[in-house]
Amino acid sequence: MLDIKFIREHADIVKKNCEDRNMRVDIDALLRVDAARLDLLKEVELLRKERNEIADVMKSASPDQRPAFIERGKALKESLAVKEADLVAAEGEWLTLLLQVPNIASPEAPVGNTDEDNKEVRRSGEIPVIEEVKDHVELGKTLDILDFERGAKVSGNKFYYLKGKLALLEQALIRFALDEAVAHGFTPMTTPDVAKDEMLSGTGYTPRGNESQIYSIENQDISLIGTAEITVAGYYQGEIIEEEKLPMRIVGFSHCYRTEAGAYGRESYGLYRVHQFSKVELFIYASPEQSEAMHQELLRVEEAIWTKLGIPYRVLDICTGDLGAPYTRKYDLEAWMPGKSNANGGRGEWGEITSTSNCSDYQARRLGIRVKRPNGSIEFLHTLNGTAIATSRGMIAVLENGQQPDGSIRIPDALIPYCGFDRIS
RNA sequence: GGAGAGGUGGCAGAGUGGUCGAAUGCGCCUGACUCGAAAUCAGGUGUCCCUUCACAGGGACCGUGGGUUCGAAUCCCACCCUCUCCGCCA
Repeated sequence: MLDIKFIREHADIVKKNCEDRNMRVDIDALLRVDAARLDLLKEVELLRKERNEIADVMKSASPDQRPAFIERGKALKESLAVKEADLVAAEGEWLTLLLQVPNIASPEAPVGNTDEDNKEVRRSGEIPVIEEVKDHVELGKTLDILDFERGAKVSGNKFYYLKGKLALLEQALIRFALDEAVAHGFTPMTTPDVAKDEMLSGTGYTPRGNESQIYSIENQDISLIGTAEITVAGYYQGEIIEEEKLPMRIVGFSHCYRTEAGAYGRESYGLYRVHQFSKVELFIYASPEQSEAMHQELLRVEEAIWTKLGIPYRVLDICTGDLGAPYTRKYDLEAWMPGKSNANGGRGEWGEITSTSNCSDYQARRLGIRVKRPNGSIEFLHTLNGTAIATSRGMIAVLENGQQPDGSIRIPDALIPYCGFDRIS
């Protein structure tokens, strides 16, 4: 969330930002509720002050003075109860509105609302020339390494089994990504696959409700995580970190669960959009001064990983309309997926494989994570995240780019030591 | 899952209805002493919110949330977490 003081003082900026991001949030309503809330707060505090004064006088009151003070205290208690209830209601309304306000987009981020508004920054690698392209679902079926039918039978639509060498390839991708991240100075961390709803909303996710993409657990305030960003960000929830420890680079591993409600069709074919996958996630806690450089660093690490895998990709600077509420700026890596739209008879396409975002202090303010400066001052720090590898989409890229005329799959050189084989046939 | 004990400031640890935002010790900061350090002495040392240009003033916080009371760290209830023992188990 944003600092309410910032919203009060820069309502015009906040409104313009909502427009750029194509988000409708009633800032004027928020400001009205905020003013009403402050009025109530002052009233309540005044009543409490009187109450405290009477309690203080009571300490030394003579027996014949006491009844009068007690009566006054009782009256105060009643009016205080009424005002406090009003205040709680006002604060609830206030917070609901405040949490809807998105982070301020970086002025560098391209303004716009459609995919065409995303700015392609650069491309890397050669798009392979493949005759008779097969998509990863077909390849997986033919090689008997990927089974959606049994996944659907046992767990439901969009669940899958990895078999044989593909099961090993997944583990290889995970370990390769971890090793790369560690080599770049990241501390590995295996996190829980569930988190309290408080951590979900603290990171900017919506754990419950109609448009939620999260599997929540019945009768408990915990949910399956959609990304280790949630558990890694939650790690320091409510804590104060010494500045000399920043930046803190963490690489988290977890399984990820997403309901993908309402997502069907071409954009969810095969492994591209599934309910469960594994992900190696980069995360950085940074000081405000460091965060922009750290964002570039995350992008470099991502590119290093995909370059080493020999997968052609392009880098997109994501436009304001697609940023996602917590983020000031976001870069996606899209890999070339030769068979991505093959199911519809099309040719290859770019498909998102990583995403790195700068949250500035948006998550930190919600989660209460702060930095203590050497001079003793305390302020919210910055959080950033980026995908190293999401296995499902990573496997699409490896399988489809590695397909050979004989129907086998060539394994990228960087992965061979991790797989123990150089080909799936 | 069952039984018991406990959750207080950076840490340790007092406090069982008002004099407690909280003793004491350690740690940390500042000053004195010293060539410097140690030791010693003096002072200071939580977070958040509101009002204020500032000085300052006010409010909240003793695991969390309710309740009792004129008044709660202190009493009552629920929940969470930790520890010990038992059970169960990868």
